[in-house]
Amino acid sequence: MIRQSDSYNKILQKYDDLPKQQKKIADYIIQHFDEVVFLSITRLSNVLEVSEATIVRFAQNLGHKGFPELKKDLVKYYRDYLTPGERMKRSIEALPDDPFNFAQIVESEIQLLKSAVSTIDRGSLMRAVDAILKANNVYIFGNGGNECLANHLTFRLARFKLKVVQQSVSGKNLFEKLLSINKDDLIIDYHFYKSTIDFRRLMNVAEDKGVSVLLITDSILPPLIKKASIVLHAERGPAGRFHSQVVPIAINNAIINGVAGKLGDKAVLALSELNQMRKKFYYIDFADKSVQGEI
Amino acid sequence: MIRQSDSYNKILQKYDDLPKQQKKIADYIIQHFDEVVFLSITRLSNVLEVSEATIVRFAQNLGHKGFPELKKDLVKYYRDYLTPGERMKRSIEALPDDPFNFAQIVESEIQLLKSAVSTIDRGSLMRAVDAILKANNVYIFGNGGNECLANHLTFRLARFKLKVVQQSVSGKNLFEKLLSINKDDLIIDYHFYKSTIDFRRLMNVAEDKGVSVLLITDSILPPLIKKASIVLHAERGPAGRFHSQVVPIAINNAIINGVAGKLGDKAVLALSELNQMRKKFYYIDFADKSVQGEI
DNA sequence: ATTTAAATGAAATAAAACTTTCAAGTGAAA
DNA sequence: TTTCACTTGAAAGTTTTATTTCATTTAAAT
Repeated sequence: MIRQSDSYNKILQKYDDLPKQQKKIADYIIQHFDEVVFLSITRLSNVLEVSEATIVRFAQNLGHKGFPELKKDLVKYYRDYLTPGERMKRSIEALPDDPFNFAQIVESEIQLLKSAVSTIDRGSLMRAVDAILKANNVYIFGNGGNECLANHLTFRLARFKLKVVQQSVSGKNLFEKLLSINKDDLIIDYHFYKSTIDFRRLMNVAEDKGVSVLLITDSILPPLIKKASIVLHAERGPAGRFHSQVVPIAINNAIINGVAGKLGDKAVLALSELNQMRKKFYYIDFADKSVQGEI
Repeated sequence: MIRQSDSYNKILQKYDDLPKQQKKIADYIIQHFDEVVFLSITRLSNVLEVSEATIVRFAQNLGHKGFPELKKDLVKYYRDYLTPGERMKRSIEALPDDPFNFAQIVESEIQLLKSAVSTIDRGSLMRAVDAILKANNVYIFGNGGNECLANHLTFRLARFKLKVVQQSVSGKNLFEKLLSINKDDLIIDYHFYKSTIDFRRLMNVAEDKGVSVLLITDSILPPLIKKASIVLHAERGPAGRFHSQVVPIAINNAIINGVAGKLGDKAVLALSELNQMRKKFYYIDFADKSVQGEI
């Protein structure tokens, strides 16, 4: 039999030889791993109604020097196997590094998406949608690797006949673009990783003019997010060599979905109008199928 | 503004009024929640290189009696929001068919990705990567809703110092762009749903000049895909009201990954060069951490 | 029933984790 | 430049946590 050395298996291996009270301790730990990692020996003793001395002996029977060492072991196990971040890291690292294995890449994208679910908060999403619908003009900023995100959202929102402008400029040109923005407008900015000069300029101008800012970021550092009116947190994860844009795109989809939902019939109307125009002037339907509604 | 009383928001609210060392504590806690919940004040003090006394003061400034109380609060937040079980529970609690239910949207994206795995074929992916690396110039076409895809791939490939140009034009302008393309180049085109006039023009010119075309599409209709040298099939699925770009982005990632893999050290070199430049001329690193490699 | 070895908890002891004090350092206002 | 309020770390002091000792209980073997 393979000797397993994590604390769970350590307990299992010794279990049969343990006396009554210590079995009680083992049972509780196994069943309440995620509580025990936060308990002191005193509190654990109270919860279990087993003396502290016996708990120390239990730890020593398992091969530890004392209780703190046992707890360290439990925490290690907990963090290695039971924590969301670690589990995701593991599942990504576990994949062999074959750059042509599409399944692998997709698997890691899926892990990212799954972990993203818990970092996005419904309230912020609703406020984001409201802000977009309320705004006179929406200016969407995204530079470099984020231009595609800005472009994506701009294109989709424009299809709902919202007044949306994509701004992918930096340096001095940024100032020119910012001149015409006023407080009934909304700025959407995609900004990851850390602050840039442009970002700080943008935030300062927005603050000055009283313009709301919807920030989509993976940063949770106060200096970055403090000035934004709404923050949507897009965890891009510890993806090995490069950061995937899958999660931000999913957030865009959520926004688009929300806007479509709030617009209701109006959204459908805008789209069918578009389809009419396409049919008339541009698209050729050589596949002999009628044009179908698509946002 | 609604008073948020969890420890994360407590920190955010007080953040601006905190002195230097205490900001450092706040930053660390926010970024390393799942470590801090397991640290004693002594170890935290060592990690942060901030005295224990200051950590106690930080806790008191946040309204706690002392450090143990702060930690209890952090643990509560951690267990409420960051633990796998709780996260799951929270995402399930949401209502069905709710446009603000991010979990649901993500779930459908995941389904799309899963089904995409089976439609992409490894051989085509490898040929695509080879074609990109072999090409003199790469011209990437994507209009309308696909512009973001073209942009995404262009940006990433450019970072490897490949000669890549994004072409998001239509109508007569398209012809001008096509004039300078020759048979050592590669055309990449994102084209979904059905053929357009522009698409057919592009394919005809490519055929005329003997230029290879990598087509990324969800169509399997012969007229569309017949003329392309390589086809990557991106199933966007029967997604309700609109088509998600998550799958095409994942395909982009696969291509980027493949190119990076083939380039090997050269890719790393190009990236670190970029980071050097950034460090020197553009980025401000207010978090006092060095810029890390990122594609 | 008696013996004996093992297990246990109460209490004493030791070791940490945590808090307070105080003197020195910092930086903004006078 | 000086003042003053504020921040900080070192070190002393306090509280909590963990360990050991020891007397008692338990239970298996005789």
